[in-house]
Amino acid sequence: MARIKTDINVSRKEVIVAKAAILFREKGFKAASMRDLAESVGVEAASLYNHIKSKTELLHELCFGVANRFMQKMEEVEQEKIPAVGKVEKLLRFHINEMVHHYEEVYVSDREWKHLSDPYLSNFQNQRRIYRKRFATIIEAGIRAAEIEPIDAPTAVLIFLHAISGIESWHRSKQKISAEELENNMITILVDGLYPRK
Amino acid sequence: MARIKTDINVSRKEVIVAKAAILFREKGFKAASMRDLAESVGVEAASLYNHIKSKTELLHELCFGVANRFMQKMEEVEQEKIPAVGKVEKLLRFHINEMVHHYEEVYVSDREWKHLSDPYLSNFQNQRRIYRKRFATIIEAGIRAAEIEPIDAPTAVLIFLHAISGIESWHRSKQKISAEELENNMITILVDGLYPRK
DNA sequence: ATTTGTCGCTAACGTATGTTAGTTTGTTAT
DNA sequence: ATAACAAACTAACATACGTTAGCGACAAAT
Repeated sequence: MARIKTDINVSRKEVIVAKAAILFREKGFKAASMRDLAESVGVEAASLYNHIKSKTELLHELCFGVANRFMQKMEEVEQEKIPAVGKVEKLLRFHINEMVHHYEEVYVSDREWKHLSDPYLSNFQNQRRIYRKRFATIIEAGIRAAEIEPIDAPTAVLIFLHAISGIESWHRSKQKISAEELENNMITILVDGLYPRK
Repeated sequence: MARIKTDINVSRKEVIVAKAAILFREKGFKAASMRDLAESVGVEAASLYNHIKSKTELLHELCFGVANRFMQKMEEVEQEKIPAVGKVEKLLRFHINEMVHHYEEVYVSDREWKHLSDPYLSNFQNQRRIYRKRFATIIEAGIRAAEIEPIDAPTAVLIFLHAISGIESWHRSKQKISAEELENNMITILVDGLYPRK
C-alpha cells in the first residue's frame, strides 16, 4: 500500500493540491480526471477523498490561494509613498514573479476559474473586479499627477494583466531567456510606454 | 420537426460551427456537450451528425479558420514597403479587430486548441510558432533599422498577442468604451513604448 | 501488546457524454 | 404524383466520470 509521501510541514492535502495544479494546467480542469490526478499522486482515485471533499474544492484552493496573495500585495503597494509609476512597476514585477515561480497555480486560477460554482464563482469574480479597479485607480492617480501619459486606465490594466499571462508561452518555449531578462524586458516594454513623451 | 434555419449561402454546418464557437467560448470545449450544442441549434443531438463528423471537427474548423486568416494577413503585411513599426501597428490593429468582431472564434482558437488531437494539434502548434517567429522577425528588422527601441523581440511578440487577448474582458465589461476607442488606446499603449527614447 | 485513528484499497453506483443505427419526415426534381 | 435525397427523430450503446460505502493495513499513542 503506497502512502502519499509528504515532506515535513506539508500535509497530504497540499501535495494533492499541488499535483492538481500541474494537471489542471496541462489538461484543463474539466479534462483532467480524478483518476489522472490519483495516478500522478501515486494512489487510487477513491483514496483522494480521504483528504479532499471534491474535485471543485481543489479549484477553490488554487483560485483563492492565488487571489489572496495578489490582494495582499495590492494592499501593501497602495500604502507605499512612492510615485504611481513605481507602484505600477512593483505590481507588474510581482505579477511576473508569481507567473514565473508559481506558474501552475497562477495559470489555473487565471484560466479555469469559470468552473467554480456559486457562491465561490461570484466571490472570485468580485475579487477580480475589485483588484482591477484598484489597479486602475493607481494609474489614474498617476495621470492626474502628470506622471503618466493620459490613457484609458482600465484598458491599460487589461493589457498589463493579460500581457503577463503570456509568460505561459515563455515557460513552454525551448530557447528561454533567463527569468530576470524576461522580467526586465517586460517592464521595459510595458512601463516605458507610460511615461509622458517629452 | 424543426429544421435548422439557414440564410441563403450559409450551410447548416456553418450554422452549427458558429453556435459551437459561442458555446465553446462560454463553457470551454470539454464542458460544452453536444446536447448543449443541439439545444442551442434547436435540434436533437444525434441530428448534428448529419452535418458534422465529430465534436473535434468543430474545433478544427474554428482553430484553422482563425489561423488561416491570421497567416494570410501576415503574408500581406510582410510584403508592404513601409517601416517596421507600421507593420507592427497593422498587425496589431488586425488582431484587435478580429478579437472585437469575431470574438468567439478567435477566443476559442486561442484557448481551446489544446483539445485538438494529432495530427491537427502539431500542425496548429507549428503554425502558431511560425507566426510568432515571423512577427518577431519584423520587430528585429525594425530594431536593426533603429526604428524600434532595442528589446527582446520574442518577448515583445508574446506581450502583444496576449495583451490583445485581454479584449475578452472588454467584451464582458459593463461600461464599455467604444471599439474604436479601445483600439486606439491599445495601440497607444503598446506601440508608443516601441519608439526609441529621444 | 493493544488500542485508536489515519489512510489506502476494491467495488460499485449513478450520471453524463460522444456517437451509431435505423426510421420517419420534409423538400426537391422529374 | 412520385421518386429520390436531405435532414430530422427515437433509441440505445459503450465508455468515462465524480463520488460513496465498507473493509483492511499501517502508524502512533497508551
